[in-house]
Amino acid sequence: MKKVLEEELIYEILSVVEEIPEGTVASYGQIARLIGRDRNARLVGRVLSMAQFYGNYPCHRVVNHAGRTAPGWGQQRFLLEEEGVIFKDNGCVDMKKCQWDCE
DNA sequence: GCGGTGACGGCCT
DNA sequence: AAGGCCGCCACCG
Repeated sequence: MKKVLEEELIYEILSVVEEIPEGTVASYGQIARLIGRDRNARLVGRVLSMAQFYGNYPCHRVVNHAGRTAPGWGQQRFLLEEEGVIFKDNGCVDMKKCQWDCE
């Protein structure tokens, strides 16, 4: 029953994403590490893409390690800016100030 | 079973 | 974290 494990993975990811405070962003690897799947960061991204279909989760607060927003989803930048997240001219988030401190 | 791809990460420049 | 390169893991044809 791997399907159950898959749903558990989704639940863990969504739980972490739900914990991300406003005006802050987290990287896929950050979340992946919190759920014990540090090598499966890509899977986190895949789940996040489906997360918006699963429910109203702040998946827009999740970016890659470069601070870049998801491709094919330009509105994400707008949503983050509205929450107070600083974006650089090249389209990267100011991680130094806005990266979520999950400690 | 194989090869290519990706909402990625880490190291190097 | 600004850009380039290689490596990992899971999914798809």
